[in-house]
Amino acid sequence: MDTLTPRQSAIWQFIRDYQAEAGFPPSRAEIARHFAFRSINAVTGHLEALARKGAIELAPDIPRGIRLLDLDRHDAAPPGLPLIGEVAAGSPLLAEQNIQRHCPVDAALFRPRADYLLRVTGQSMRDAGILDGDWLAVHATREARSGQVVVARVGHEVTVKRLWRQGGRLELRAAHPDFADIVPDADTQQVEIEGIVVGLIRADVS
Amino acid sequence: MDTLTPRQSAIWQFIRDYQAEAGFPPSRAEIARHFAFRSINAVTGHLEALARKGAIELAPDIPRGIRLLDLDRHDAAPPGLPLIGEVAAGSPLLAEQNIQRHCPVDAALFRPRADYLLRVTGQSMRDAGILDGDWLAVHATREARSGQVVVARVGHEVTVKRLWRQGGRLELRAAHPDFADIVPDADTQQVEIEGIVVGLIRADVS
DNA sequence: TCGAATACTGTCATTATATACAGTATTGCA
DNA sequence: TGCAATACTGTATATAATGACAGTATTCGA
Repeated sequence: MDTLTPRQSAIWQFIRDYQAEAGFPPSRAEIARHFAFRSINAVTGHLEALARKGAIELAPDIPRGIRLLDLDRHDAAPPGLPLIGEVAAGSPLLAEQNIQRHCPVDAALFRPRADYLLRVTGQSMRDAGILDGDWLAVHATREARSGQVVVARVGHEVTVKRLWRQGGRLELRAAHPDFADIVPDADTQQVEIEGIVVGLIRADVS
Repeated sequence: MDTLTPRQSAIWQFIRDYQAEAGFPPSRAEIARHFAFRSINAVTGHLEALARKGAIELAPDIPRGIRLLDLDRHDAAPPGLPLIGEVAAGSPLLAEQNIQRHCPVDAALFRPRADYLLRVTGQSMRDAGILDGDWLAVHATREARSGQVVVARVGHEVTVKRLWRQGGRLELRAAHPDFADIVPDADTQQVEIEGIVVGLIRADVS
């Protein structure tokens, strides 16, 4: 199918929202009113374009005879949170290549809102109740307070540690006696906060 | 709400099926045609009865302005998993009184399927990565293998422990040095397995 | 520089549709 | 016995809504 123009996409989404709210599709007049069109035929044109592109189906001569298609593409993105496993060196966390699949979890389950799930490798946060194989719900932000568990990028590696600020200096501490803390030298080692951990999902408890 | 008559229920279902098929609700004429009514007003009467009983909502003067309600009764249960907090002594875990709310989590996320979420109180399973305040995804079953983390009812109390079978004898072991294991005496203390823990959700990581 | 697609405004005829009003028959309940 | 709810038929009307036709302006690729 062809790509939708921004306008067409907006109309598609309005129909979806109206449908969810009312239980039936909007009339063309209602769509026109919402977009402040003076002419209803502006809507007709868009609907015909949407039908031609396969985004909707129009039932002729039937009031509100609009059927939404292409649910997977327009439907609030793939539902759930993107699941990130191995992170390719140097690539942004949310790069397509890192997303394994989407997990049917409500982002609003966590506060603040979770943006993605990150797979934990290793036992370095064991004493914080974070085990190997767990999925961490991460809120993507650069700002983290001292004491929070964060996702950080140290050099080319992505790691999960507890953040401490000691006199203007960052410290990334593991939660396991066998693992050494990371005290990056601001000059040589580049540390970037990728997000804060706001939740955890464990799918296999053995 | 009042109960629907068989005729009303049939009409409700036809509207649901038509809606799913077409993407929009049927007109009254179409409903009449399907049920071989000679008069469209027969449908109007039924729709008014359905609206009065809370099974649908009618948008006045709007063609096909039918909104289906009561989805939970006719369709699927409330989405997500029931969330169980404090358990009233002696009551079944899934009793209404114990269900705090429903959590938008896909039951199929866990293997085997999760039936409910149970709030963890205390630190007795700390070394298994299960912390105070976590939500455990529980698969309701009476059968558990040795080594699995289970939800068990000991007397009137519900507890989460790791199950071990030692020569035909049950043992419920905590995962924290400060907590004693439970070795129930089969004669005096009644132990029932309520389910096995198949997953974990932690909503606040501090 | 031509045409096609997008993005509208404006008018009008036709029909799809809801709804009011007037009936008939049956059932169950008080 | 009477009343309300169910379950329809039949006629009529106002309007909700689609769709056809006629325009204008802009953008973008060939």
